[in-house]
Amino acid sequence: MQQHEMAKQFIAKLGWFSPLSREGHEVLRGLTSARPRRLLPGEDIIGEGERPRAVNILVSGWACRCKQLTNGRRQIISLILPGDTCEHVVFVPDEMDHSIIALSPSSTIEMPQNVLDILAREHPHLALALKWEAFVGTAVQREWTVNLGQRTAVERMAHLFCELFVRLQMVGLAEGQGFAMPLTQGDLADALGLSTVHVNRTLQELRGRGLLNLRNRHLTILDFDVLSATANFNRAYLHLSSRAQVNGKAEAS
Amino acid sequence: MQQHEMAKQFIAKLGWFSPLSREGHEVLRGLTSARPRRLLPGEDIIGEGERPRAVNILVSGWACRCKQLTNGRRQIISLILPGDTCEHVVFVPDEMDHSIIALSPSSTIEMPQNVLDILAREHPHLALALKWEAFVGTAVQREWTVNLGQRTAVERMAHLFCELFVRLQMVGLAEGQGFAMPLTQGDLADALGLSTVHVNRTLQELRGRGLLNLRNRHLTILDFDVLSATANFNRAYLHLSSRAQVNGKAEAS
DNA sequence: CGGGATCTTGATAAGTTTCAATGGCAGTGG
DNA sequence: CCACTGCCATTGAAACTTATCAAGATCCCG
Repeated sequence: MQQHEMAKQFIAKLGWFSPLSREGHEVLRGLTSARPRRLLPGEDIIGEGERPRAVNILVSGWACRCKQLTNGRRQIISLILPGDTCEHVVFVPDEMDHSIIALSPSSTIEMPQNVLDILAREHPHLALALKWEAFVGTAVQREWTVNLGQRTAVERMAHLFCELFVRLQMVGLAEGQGFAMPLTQGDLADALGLSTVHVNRTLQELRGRGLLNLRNRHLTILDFDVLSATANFNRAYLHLSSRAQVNGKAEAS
Repeated sequence: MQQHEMAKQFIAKLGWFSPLSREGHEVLRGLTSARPRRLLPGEDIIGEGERPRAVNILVSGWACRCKQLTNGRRQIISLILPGDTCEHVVFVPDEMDHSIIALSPSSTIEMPQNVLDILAREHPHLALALKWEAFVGTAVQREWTVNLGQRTAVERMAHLFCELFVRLQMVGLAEGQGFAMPLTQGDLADALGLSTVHVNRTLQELRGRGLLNLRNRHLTILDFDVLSATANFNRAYLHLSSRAQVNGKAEAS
């Protein structure tokens, strides 16, 4: 990956808030041309209790926000995809109350606090796009709450896959009707609040209904319409409708 | 309630981020002395699809963030207590993707966008406190995700009550070992992702263990230590300790 | 080729929901 | 004052979804 291609997904994502000027592109490229940090699956990007000194941007691989319970169980609170920021941009806490862990081989780059300050002062438009990104993160978190609270295993999994598909489309990482999905069934279980065994069976159910296919870490969505109807999926919570409809790219369904 | 007492809980809550100066107090009082809007249980503070034009602050009563599913079920995404802001302060979306509903007779006041701008420019310390408030909101949302995903009915309910107790203590609305709790068992069910029937039985279980008592819309916690151990409750996610740490840095009053 | 993680399957158990019925309590209007 | 209504809490029984346990199959990597 070229140096200036490093934060491709990050730049693409911010562009969904509103089209970036050429200057905006260049500012972001400059800010994100740092040398990336490489992580192996299971490695902490930042651990619970640490104090973040910069905002990490995931540039490749998948990661998760994750909370470990004392009884050994863990919940994946949210999935972090290429182009997503790992910490919240608007308010940096004293101490992380959860950890952020790489789920596949990944790389991150850092955006130091002072860079954010400069951005806020000199490029209010980009700063607003960053706030939008953080806001969408909270909206996704709310939808996960609904998912875990109200939906059955089949609906939950269908909903997750719909969300991932749309989010990956945003940053150009969907391939036709599917995407590369590095999660194990155990990871899915931790994200969906199910047991591994039940994830396996739910997956079979969805396969059996002819809605999708998961092989070799690649998910193919065979019928997005039925899948999203099953899940009661409504992309409004991702707050990208203004452009999503115009752009054509995301109109595949 | 006196006019200047209106936003008592709101001011108390911001004070947990770091002690407010006398001037800070006065600025907030001035900004929040507006005439309150009164709501009955079930009334929308702001509905799904609406565009918020100001930030609402709940000054009395309880409300909830809530998402209705097409199959008739609903999930209470978060509970809003006196002193909490209803919308996100840092980024105001085009359209609400959920609604905010009063659960008991309530009142709100509005903080218009331009007031927030003034605050950000002229009172950075207060603006930071507001960002902290929003950040704690996201942390609570994450914890609810864990609650719904990983905990049993008993643990979930215990956890919710622990959280509510601490949050109400923050704003001076806990009374000894308990608090006034206007939620019906149906509301609790929607918040905990359980059926009403099971909420009833879970409540009996907790009562039977001698951990709490719920009568006449008043919850008494008989053994907070055991209750929070049952729930695996750890208040770190409420980020209240900021006060102690910021204390040296911003010696204001 | 071996070994560890991952996926799959079956049987059983547990937790939770659903349905249906009952009782209490408060407000309302005749 | 009393019936009537509506909402809320409670109970029992049966059904269903999901978890747990245990074993085997498969895959991948060194």
